[in-house]
Amino acid sequence: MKINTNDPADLSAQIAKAIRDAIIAGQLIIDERLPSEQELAEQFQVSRPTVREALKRLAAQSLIRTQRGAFGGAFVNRIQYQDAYSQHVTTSTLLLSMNDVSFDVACEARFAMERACAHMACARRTADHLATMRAEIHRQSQPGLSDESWCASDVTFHRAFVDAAGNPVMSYQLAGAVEAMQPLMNMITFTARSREKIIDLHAQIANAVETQSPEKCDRLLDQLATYTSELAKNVLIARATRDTAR
Amino acid sequence: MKINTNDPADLSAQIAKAIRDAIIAGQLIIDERLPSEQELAEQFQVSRPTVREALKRLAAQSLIRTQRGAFGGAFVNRIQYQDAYSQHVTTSTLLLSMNDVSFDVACEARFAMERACAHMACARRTADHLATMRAEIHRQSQPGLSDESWCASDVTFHRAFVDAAGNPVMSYQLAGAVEAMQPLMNMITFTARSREKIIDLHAQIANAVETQSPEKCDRLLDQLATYTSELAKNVLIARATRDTAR
DNA sequence: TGCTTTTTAAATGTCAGACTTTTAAATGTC
DNA sequence: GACATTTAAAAGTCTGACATTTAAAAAGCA
Repeated sequence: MKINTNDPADLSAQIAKAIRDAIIAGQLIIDERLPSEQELAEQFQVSRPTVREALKRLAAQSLIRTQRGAFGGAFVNRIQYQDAYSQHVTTSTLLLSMNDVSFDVACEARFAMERACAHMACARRTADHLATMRAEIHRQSQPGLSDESWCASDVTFHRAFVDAAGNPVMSYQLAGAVEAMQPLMNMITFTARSREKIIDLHAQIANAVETQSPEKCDRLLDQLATYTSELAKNVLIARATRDTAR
Repeated sequence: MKINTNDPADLSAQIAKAIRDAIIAGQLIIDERLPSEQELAEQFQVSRPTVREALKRLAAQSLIRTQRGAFGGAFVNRIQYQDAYSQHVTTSTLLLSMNDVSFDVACEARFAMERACAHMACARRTADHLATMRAEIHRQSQPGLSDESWCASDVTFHRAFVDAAGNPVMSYQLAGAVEAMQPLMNMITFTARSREKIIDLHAQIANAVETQSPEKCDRLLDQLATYTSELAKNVLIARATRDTAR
């Protein structure tokens, strides 16, 4: 594990890269303890603060965890689904919001991926998944629900659907597509009428999952995708019209 | 932007969280310059090294970039597809390799998501995408190709297929599923016979994309998924038999 | 004036050394 | 043997300094 003296990057970045590469290559295994900060500083011929900056970079990626006290130190971390999940959601959300990705592109990707879950979800759904979906549908039909709560409930519903597929890798990958859409969805004002229509589709999807009808499920998701796109388009048109009139 | 004095976490982690939250909430906009390290240290009432550790955490997530020199500093970074992409691949790869996810589960997720690209890829593929796919098929048919190169070429082929869908959000989300499989694929020894079968399927997929036959494409991907799963199962059985005999 | 060169000041990057706090093992005591 | 105390190792934090980079400002010059 060495650093390249010709690399123009910061020392801490180089050291982080060296350790990261060692972890990825399997040279450092899970729960293995790295040398102490002092020892790393000597190995890499840098000061302790520099080593610490490198370790913080790795900690930010959940690649290591640190423990204080005697026999403490930095340990190679087993990445948990939850850590990876929240990282993925954060990155995806920022990627969408910072690069003015069009609503249509994000929406298309999201529903295409959700439709990929249809067969698996119908085949493997448990009572728990169905219960969560029904509960969210019920929440969505409450009068006076704020737009924000509405969107949050929408995400929970779709997450339950994706989880019903019973494939954790799928759930993890889909998380970025489903949850990252939330800020974009929040830009839409859902009228009572549009909510009603969506709730109806949600209910039909829940039914299709329950009766294990993947084709119907797929068709309904397609309808939901189309309808959501339509809604967004109308919002954009309304906004453009208002801006022009102003 | 304040830190919670009751939080048991490191100061640098708390500061990083405070700044990260401000970025996510849109209180700090793209290319906006953060206060200097000295100023941040005063604001948060901590020392400069502590602030620096916080900034390194954010830099590791590509949330900020730093520039040296006069009028330099830390700037809110627009997350680029490429940065997000490589982060996603790294995390996904480690998530799979560190949590002994079964080959079947990862494989199922990957091909289910790829099949979600079929329609879009057939509709939007350009000559470039087709050319890349054909080139990789050609590379795959070269005799004496190492298993590692074979897998790398496989990934390139499938990436071209996914990119053909013409939806960058899709490409980004799929990256984790396709590229993260590589280490798992590397555990399989591909015989000449199995390579031939896969190359044939690849060629048929390329043809289906070219002739814009999404149903055929979908069916072929399903076959490829099944065949890949079969291969892995046989490898595992062979390994188990060998281990028992030993 | 308009261009080039030099200076300068503001930042980050790095270092050395000290002190604080946490933690678990080792030791001592009943 | 069970509990309390000591101890040492390691991360966490702070102070202050110096090095390096960089772009703006100043100076020099044609």
